Order: sequence, then C-alpha cells, then structure tokens
Amino acid sequence: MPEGHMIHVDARRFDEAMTGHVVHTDSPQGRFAEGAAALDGRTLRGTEAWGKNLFLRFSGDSPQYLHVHLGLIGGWTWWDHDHQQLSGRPVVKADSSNVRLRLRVGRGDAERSAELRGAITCTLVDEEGLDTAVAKLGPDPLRDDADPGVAWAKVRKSKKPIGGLLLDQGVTAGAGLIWRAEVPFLAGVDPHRPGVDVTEDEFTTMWSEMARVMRDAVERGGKEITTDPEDRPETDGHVSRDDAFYVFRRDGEPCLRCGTVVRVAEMGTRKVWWCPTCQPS
DNA sequence: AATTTATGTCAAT
DNA sequence: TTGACCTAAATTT
Repeated sequence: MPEGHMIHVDARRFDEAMTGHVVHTDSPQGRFAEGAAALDGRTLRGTEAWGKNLFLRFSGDSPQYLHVHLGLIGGWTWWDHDHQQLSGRPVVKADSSNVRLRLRVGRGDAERSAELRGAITCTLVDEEGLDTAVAKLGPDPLRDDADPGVAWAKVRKSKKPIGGLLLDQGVTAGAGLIWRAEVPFLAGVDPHRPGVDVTEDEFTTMWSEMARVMRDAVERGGKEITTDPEDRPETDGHVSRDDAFYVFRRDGEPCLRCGTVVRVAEMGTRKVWWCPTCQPS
C-alpha cells in the first residue's frame, strides 16, 4: 500500500543492497519471464524514484531500465541469505508462486534478494520510455531536482479542489491519500478550496510541509507520522496508528489541536478528511 | 470460509 | 463514472 515516500525507501534499499553488483533475476510466477531473462547477469547501476514510480538502471544494451509501479497492492519483500525476511510487507507464507520478479545479489552470508508481487507495472523501458513516464509527472517533493513552481503554476490556474490537485500525480508526484489530507491540515487550508483560491504562501507551506513529513517517513523506513509530539499521548517511542495523523481516517473524532469533530467527505472517488475549525475555507 | 478493504491507475463507457 | 486489475490482511458469516 505504497505512497511515494515508500518508493524512495525501496530505492534506498536497492542502492544499499544491490547497486554496483551483478544481479540474478527470475520470475517464479512466470508472467515476467522474458524481462527477467533479459536482466539476468546485468549489473545494477543505480535507481531513480519519481513519485510512485521506481526505475532501476542496469548495465548492458537498451532497454536498461526496469520500471515498477506498485499500484494499490504491490510490494517488495526483502530476504537475506537464509531466506529470513528483512522488511517489507509481511509475507505469511514464504511461497514464491506469485512472485513476478525476484532479484538476487551476492553469495553465502552476503546473499540478498528482493521479491516483487502484485505490481500494476513491471516493464523494461529504454531512455525514451523513462522520459515519457516522467513527463506525465509533476515535481516530487522528495527529489533534489524538484521545482515546486511547476506545481504552483498548475494549482493557481485550477478550479479543482486543492485536496484533489495534491493527489493528481501530474501536479505533485508521490502524494497519496494520507498526504492529501494531512498536508492541507498542516497548512490550515480546507481541502475543498479551489486551487485558484489558494495563496502562494499557503501553497509554499503545503509544499514544504509535504516534503518534511514525507522525508520524515523515509527516515523512519516508511512509517508515516505527521502529528507533533505535543499533540499526541506519551507512549515512549511507539506512536499508534490513531495518534499518528491529525485528520486522516479520524472522522468523528476530536481534532488533536482544537477538539472540533473531524469531518470526512467524498472527493473524486476517494475520501478526504479535515477539521472545519483549523482549516477555514 | 467467504467477503471486504487497502496509502492506486488506466481503459472503456 | 464504472470496471478491471493485482494481493494480503482485516472483517464478517
């Protein structure tokens, strides 16, 4: 269940474990057998994470890139040499029958592998294919080369609600349902407010808050927490799901800042949550 | 044991 | 706007 920050966690994991190494690939489930055969024995040169898309760049002839988009339910599972699960979505049964792509590096104690299941996209692309995919995406707040001005130019012209614009991958790449709810809260903006009615200052705040909370999540290995420590109960180190967010999935509960009951509404086909007091329209 | 849900996207209608 | 697609955990029967 990945939002964009998880893709950056995955990219970092690939860089640590596999970049610079010869990778052996296969497709136990068989659906990506051709692609796996084409990659087998190549060296991983590096990774690119952009929004919810991950690109792994390999040595050898074009196409050099593996493009992965996890969709709603895809995920990576990492294993060490004893086939002990290191991290990633818990796998109840270590059954590889639904593993679309497996990548392995190293031997003996140094062996590491990554297994991909359930992805909506898993294809080999060339440089042009990468450019085409990236061209559809807005700036990713987690990327050093991100230009927030590109997103602002779209927001300020749009009558669509800011809560919807943030979820639009062509506006801000990487934001999912959590951030589209939490970021407007952090900026004090009603998610229903049309883009044209958002001030530049408010947009700047939303951009920097989004970058901050997503970066924090990456540093925690993916765990999302947007609440400040003083806004949640003391629970030495452990932050429960319910205390981690100000509004996300907290409809009917009191706002952690002002006590007003948090509301929920349909926006597009999906939900959005907000505090009507902290987030004036 | 069966059904629903989940932090998503795209194509077809 | 709706349906298809992909998988595992949570929830209901």
